[in-house]
Amino acid sequence: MARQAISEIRRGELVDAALELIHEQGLMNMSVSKVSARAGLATGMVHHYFADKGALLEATMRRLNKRITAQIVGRMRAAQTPIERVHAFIDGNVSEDSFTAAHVAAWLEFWAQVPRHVQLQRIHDVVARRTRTNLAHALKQIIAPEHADYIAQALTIFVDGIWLRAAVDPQGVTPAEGRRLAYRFLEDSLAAAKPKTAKPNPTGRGAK
Amino acid sequence: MARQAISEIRRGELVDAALELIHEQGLMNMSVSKVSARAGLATGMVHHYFADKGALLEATMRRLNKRITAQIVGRMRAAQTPIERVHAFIDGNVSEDSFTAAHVAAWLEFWAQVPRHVQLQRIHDVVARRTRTNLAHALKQIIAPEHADYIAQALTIFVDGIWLRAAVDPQGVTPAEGRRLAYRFLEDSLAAAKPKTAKPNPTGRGAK
Amino acid sequence: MARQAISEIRRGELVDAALELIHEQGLMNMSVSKVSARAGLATGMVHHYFADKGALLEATMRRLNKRITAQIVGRMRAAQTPIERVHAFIDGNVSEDSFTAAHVAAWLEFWAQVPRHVQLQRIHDVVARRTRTNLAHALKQIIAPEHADYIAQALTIFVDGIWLRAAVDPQGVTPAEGRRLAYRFLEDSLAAAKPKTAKPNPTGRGAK
Amino acid sequence: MARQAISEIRRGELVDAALELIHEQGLMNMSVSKVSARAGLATGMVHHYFADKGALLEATMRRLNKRITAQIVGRMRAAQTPIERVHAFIDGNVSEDSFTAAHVAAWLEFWAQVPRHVQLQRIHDVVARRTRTNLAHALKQIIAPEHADYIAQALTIFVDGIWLRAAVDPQGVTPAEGRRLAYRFLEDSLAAAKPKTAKPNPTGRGAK
DNA sequence: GATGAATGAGGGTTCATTCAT
DNA sequence: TATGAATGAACCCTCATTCAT
Repeated sequence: MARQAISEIRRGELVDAALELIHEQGLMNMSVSKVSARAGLATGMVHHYFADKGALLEATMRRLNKRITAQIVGRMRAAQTPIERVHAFIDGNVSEDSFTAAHVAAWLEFWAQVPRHVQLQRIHDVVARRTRTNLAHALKQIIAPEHADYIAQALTIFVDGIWLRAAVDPQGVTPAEGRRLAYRFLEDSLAAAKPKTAKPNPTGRGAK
Repeated sequence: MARQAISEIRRGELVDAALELIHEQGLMNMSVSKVSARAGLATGMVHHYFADKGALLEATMRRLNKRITAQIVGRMRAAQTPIERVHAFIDGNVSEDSFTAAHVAAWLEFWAQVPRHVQLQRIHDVVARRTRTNLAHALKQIIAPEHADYIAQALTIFVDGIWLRAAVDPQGVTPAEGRRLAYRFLEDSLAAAKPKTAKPNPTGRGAK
Repeated sequence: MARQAISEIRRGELVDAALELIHEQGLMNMSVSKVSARAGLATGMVHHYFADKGALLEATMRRLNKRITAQIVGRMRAAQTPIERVHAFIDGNVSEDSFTAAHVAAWLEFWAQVPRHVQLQRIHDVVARRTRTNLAHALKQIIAPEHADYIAQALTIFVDGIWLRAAVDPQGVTPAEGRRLAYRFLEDSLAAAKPKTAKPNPTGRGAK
Repeated sequence: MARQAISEIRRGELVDAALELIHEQGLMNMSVSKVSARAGLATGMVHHYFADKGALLEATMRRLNKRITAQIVGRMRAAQTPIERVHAFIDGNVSEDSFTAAHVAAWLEFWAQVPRHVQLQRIHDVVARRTRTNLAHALKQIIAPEHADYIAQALTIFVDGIWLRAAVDPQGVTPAEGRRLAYRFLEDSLAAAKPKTAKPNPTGRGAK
């Protein structure tokens, strides 16, 4: 077990080093030797633990992804009512923890690679689909399905837009501002979706 | 002038070649020699017309930027009423012409570089600010200023989100879908902004 | 002894793996790690059983050598008459068993290294000398010594030529064709060596 | 023209450097950087003039091949009679000029690579086929076709065997010895091919 | 006996850039 | 204006070898 552990530890260290470098210097200037140096290892170690530079990048994207979604999933699970679940989605996406300059910039780098790398596409798709499904599921307990699907799609797009804005202009959008924008967007959309009808289950309690 | 013309022609050819390569292989794999080869010129020509690789990239981003905003600016200028101007913003951003896979992907590549390159930041800021100002100006003729500023910000963010979605999942969002989403978003936001009040200047005529 | 047996078994497995790899990928692309992987062992095992890569190669050449000469020596020992012994030399060299594409190609790889490696030279010389001595000894019981020496030398050269041809163009020479060529060569040489004289000992019986 | 010349000059220098290194250290230890250093150029120059390490090796084999066959072809062209042409084949193959330790050793290195490299196969095949055709053509003017084909094949094999012997044991076969062996082989074969018949054109004169 | 983590040099190749022509 | 020869550093990756476990 100690034997297996060392692999995982080293892999983790390398992935962390890669993440740091991508944030600091950009994916373009990240190199295998820089990663090993940053991790305090010899040049060859990256290829001892990863088949490829691509494999390292894949693992790095996966970890970045896990860090970000952990916030979202955790909050959504903790939520009691459907509307709280939707709020948890926003809060998780634009939380102080995950909405870091480093995270956002690194994530943008990966986004830019997705169109040309099937493996990254797959990773991205899995997360995107699951998130949107969860969101739509929560929304369907509040409003009509067709509206729910639209809002789920629009809200994810809007949140992505916030991430993008934050990446391109780090001083442009603080987490608090981001959340405020998303909340208003959600309120307006919900208001338009159920103009004057009585809410069937205003509190959302009782819904699984 | 004929002398200068040749310079401009060559510069244009190199920038076009760079754009093609960025779309096809990514910014990461674009190289000076590939660009010159694609443009049908010798290796040294890039440095004859550009100070260095960075200058070429800057010019390339500028051209990409011009191509995209030309659509938007043109349509917004042609619009007669404020609301048409807002629609023109959406249509121009998500038009069949500018909303190409090539454009979107290349643009995303540049977005990812912005955080680390002051020069690119400046280029991006100029465009972003001008666009948002135009949009806010038009909106202020329809609704109250505080709402107008929010919607201008939110709409640009939303449109960016659509671009991002299109870049990451090319089959995910067609231009038509993108426009439909943006229109609905606009309608909902406007509806929330002026709930029951009579519009002060419904046609927008008279506004510059 | 059981302890030693395991050593020998492992050594044999490594040498076999080396032979396979040399045949498949060439000596140039054979590496210690590939050998250990092919043998199903850990990287370090090669250096546990062999001083270094050179020692492994030496052992590999020795084994290849043994496999090939086993055919020849066995057949020559079984032969009853001198001329049968000469035939056995040809048959053993170009037998269906030893004249394999794998054997021939690997052997050629080693031949190419011989000029620069004293150790390999020694191994090669021992075998070459013994074979040629055996052959000359048998021939001297058929024809005059000076002719016998020539034919022994020429026949070994010719057989080497056949091996070379087979290595370079695997479809070029089948074992059967190779034997036919060698037999004809032998006949012509013998005919030229004893033009019209009565053979001193036509059957070769009585010769040790 | 001067421009084009420099390419050819450099290419030639690199190929020469490669040949030297292959002779001295073996194909296994020849590296691109060693070649450029030996040629007095920077590391990258090899890839400026050759697509690949493979392309360099291909050009190297081609040049080695040309050097060797130049001797043979020149002598065969100068020969007046068919039998002289056959002798020219032997003399050219085992001449003091081409039958150098360096040539022989380098050639053997390439032979060993042929089985795994299609491009080298092609180069080898072209030469081998042409040589043997020329030889058979000359022989057919002396003896019956079926014998001519056999002797052409056997003689090329025998000469290859001599080369191989020379490569593996440089002190083993001098050019003079090699020629003597080949001549005797030829004589014996011819004698066996036309035992007692009158030669149709004993001098070979008049044959083109 | 056996593992595989670790090293650092060297492999082939591409790179941005300079400069003589 | 235009060429492409030349450089040397850096790229990703594989190597033989050592050694703690």
